[in-house]
Amino acid sequence: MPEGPSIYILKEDTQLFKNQKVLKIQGNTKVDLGHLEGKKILGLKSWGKHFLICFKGSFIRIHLLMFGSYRINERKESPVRLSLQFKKGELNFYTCSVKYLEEDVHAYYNWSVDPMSEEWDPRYVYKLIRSNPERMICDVLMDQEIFSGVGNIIKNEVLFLTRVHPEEMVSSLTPKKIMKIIKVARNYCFDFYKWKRAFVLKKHWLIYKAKKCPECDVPVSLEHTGKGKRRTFFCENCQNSV
DNA sequence: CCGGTTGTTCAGCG
DNA sequence: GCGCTGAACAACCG
Repeated sequence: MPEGPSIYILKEDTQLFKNQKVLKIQGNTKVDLGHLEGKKILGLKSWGKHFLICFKGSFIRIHLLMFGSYRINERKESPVRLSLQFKKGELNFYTCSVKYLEEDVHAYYNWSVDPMSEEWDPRYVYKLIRSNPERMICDVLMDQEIFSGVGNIIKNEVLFLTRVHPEEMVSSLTPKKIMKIIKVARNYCFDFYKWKRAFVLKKHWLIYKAKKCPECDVPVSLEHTGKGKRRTFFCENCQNSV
């Protein structure tokens, strides 16, 4: 489920709980949240892959990791990790990471690295990338402090769309190419969002899980690239920016 | 039916 | 203290 655009959808679909009082909190999370019963939710936000339920001076951070899921006004069979019940409706999370932070959410997160945020700042992201010359671009794209919300699928697609080899070092990319990657990453996040909403995401994958390059028909390479050793599908022929 | 993974954190080790 | 590795988490798809 969970790359940034999926969490963005979660945020949008839970806005009905904004300004609602939490009547009951349940679930098998080890985090003690009982004191939040009776408190009003001031906002439901996302930062990359983080989903944030905001109260006065504090917030709950949900991360769905690889297998997390949620239900709005529905339940699953499996044990609920965190359940928030309201006068009308409920919000349930399964197999996710739950944290509670007594901080102001805006002091905690920098939204200028979230491509789906109105505060996203491409020039700031550009500077961050340039300050990592000795890293491979495939790792930088997955760095949540630089591209918050970009996951392995988005990484693969952005590298293909920009024709950049995943193992290319930042230091050998031109300023123009870096800016291209930044812009395409944001644009692809919104495409991902749009296709996910329409349940047509998979058919738009160009390189991820592809057998042959859609551009030149050469067999797609699959390697575990970079420090992250995450799987990367790419075309040796087209992604030759070196 | 089994193998692999759209992700992160942390223990353990050299 | 460091970087690196692998485990743990545990559900769904093909």
